[in-house]
Amino acid sequence: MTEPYAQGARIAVLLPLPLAGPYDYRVCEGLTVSPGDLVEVPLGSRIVTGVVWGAAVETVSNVRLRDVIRIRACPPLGVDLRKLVDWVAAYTVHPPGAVLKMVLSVPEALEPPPPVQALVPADPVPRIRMTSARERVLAAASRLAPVVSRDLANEAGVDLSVVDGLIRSGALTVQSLQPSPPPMPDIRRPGPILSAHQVAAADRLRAVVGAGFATLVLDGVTGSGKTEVYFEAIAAALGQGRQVLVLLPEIALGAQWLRRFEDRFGVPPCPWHSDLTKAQRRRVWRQVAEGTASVVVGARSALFLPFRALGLIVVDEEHDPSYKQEEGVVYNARDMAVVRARLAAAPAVLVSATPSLESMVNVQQGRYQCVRLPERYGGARLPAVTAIDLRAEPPARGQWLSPPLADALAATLADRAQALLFLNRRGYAPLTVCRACGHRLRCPNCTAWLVEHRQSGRLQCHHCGYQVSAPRQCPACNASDSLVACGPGVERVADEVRARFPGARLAIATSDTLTGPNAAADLVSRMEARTVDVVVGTQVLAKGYHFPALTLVGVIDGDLGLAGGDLRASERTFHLLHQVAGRAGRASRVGRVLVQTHMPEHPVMAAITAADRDNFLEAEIAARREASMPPFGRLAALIVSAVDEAAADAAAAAFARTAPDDPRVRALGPAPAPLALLRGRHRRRLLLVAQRGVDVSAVVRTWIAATPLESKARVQIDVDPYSFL
DNA sequence: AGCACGCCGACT
DNA sequence: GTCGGCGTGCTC
Repeated sequence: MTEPYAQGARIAVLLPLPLAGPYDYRVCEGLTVSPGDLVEVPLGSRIVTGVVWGAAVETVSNVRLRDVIRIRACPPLGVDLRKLVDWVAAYTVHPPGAVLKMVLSVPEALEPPPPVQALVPADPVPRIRMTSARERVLAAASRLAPVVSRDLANEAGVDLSVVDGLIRSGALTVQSLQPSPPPMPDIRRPGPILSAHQVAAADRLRAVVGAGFATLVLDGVTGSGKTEVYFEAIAAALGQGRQVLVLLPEIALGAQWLRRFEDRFGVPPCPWHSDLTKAQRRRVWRQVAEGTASVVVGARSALFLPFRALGLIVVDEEHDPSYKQEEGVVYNARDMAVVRARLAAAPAVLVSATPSLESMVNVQQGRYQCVRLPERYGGARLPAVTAIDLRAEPPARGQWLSPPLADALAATLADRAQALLFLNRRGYAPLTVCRACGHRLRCPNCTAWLVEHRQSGRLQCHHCGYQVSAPRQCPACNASDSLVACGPGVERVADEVRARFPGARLAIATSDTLTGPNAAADLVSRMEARTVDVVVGTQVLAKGYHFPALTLVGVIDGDLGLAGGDLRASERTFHLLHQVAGRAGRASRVGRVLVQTHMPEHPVMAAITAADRDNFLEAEIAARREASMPPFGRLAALIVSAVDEAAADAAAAAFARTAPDDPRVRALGPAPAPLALLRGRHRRRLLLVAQRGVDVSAVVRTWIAATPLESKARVQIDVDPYSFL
């Protein structure tokens, strides 16, 4: 059977549902379909939209076979995206339909948008009673026509009712307008002047654009001007009429990035992130599919947008752990971006000041090219990083700022400069205990302590969203006023700063306070306007910003990420501390960074204070190679879960019994998962440890197929897991 | 993912 | 006596 498929042909249609594979349908009379077409098909008692995947593969009896209903009015999915769906599904061991669901995330976009109702002045303008408001509206209308009524009313500074009145009296006529495509970036616009290093790096990036697949690591210290360098690669791809995807870890905080893009290209890019409204999402998805969206900047889910002519993928902050999606289809957007680039025969550029260990190894082994940007643009100096040994200079009891950090903060404030205090812990205190009976307040659904949030007066579970108002009495022994907060969160550190420095103007920046891009932009402008002296924040602050007057960064607990048996604990802590440190002193002022730690001799602290990234990475790489850990070996985790604890244990035991019998792999476990109870389900974990070169996806697939599972138990698969125990 | 089919508590 | 709770199972 050759494509396209005509009447009577049996075709495979992939549905955006977690089914094992595509379902077969029959092409009905008068219809011709091709692979990639979006089609409506009957499924049970409802109608769903799927994608023509190819000729039918399954042998389904003719009586069960049903007819395709119609082709939807949407550009077909390209072959590269269809291959990506299959590739991601196979690699992550998830149903292809679950991956397709991420592609078809905006069902409303599968039909053309309704035409926009726009206004133009009538010609000739009929004789009507004139008012000054009406005159302003008509003047604005002749300037802006065609224009939607909301914009017209805003422009003229009148209420919508004035505009409506003019429509009714015939002075304005309504026109149906196709929605306008996004403005085209202007690649000829003069950008900022680049340094010699930047020009050389930009030349290397430009050279690979349009020359097929390649992966480049753009490695440059914080402030070296990497963004402006990859903008030149974007310009090159746009010049060839191709689309560009830029992935960023936390788009909500990208206000400064957007400004830089606009400075270079004159127009904003198309954004893609979780804070978009339904209408914005619909518009962008459609524009990407039609090819009119030329540059998309987005969070990891933008990877599955239906680009028609992708010419370049940029992954900024490529080392960032938030590229790893941990729920639903478990995938790493950075790695899948490289796959998508390969399937689209386009280059992928991985950008970081502290490239991930995996990327460095790929450079060393010749799979990736490396482009280095050696110095800070404009010669700004890197901040000096000093460790404060908390064993030698501890804070007073119940406080969290050690004397040296408090002194530095006082000096910074006296200097009228700004300070950032970093603590990767939301809320007031991570643990609440009863002084009378020792009871600890924990989440009823998860293996986790409840975190006190004093601003909201509630105790929250950070894993399932459970919350209660803070109790006055101990729930275990009913003692009154016996509950005490243990340990610091950002709110508590902010309280301490407030108490010590009553005049300091304070801001707290966490995912609780920075909800949405507007809140983030607001904080940025307050920092830039210098109406904030001290900002206390979590890792939401670590990325991408620079505040010229910020000269002190204090890390409250440098050891926080190092506990626990996590493969990447050291690397992640190093990246995070490095990034936070990079917030200090990026303009003419010299910054300083103070890291409070109980173990200044730890390799991470030593590397951070000596600014010795390369030796640290080399030592980590050697340790991983020695232990045959990724990327020198492969891992896959199976998390078995059930509401009933015994059922979870039984299912985990079943997997242990059927563990693969292969000399190149070992199965460890089962053990209680890191959150042994999560959202009311008991979880057990098994870990597959394999030699390099083993297809762990295939091994896991075989393993699952060989393991009978009770229906109430579920398995979640995590190929290349980040968290380890 | 829906939606249907199927067995146990409070209501016209 | 039934209306309806959501637990399990199927959809080409």
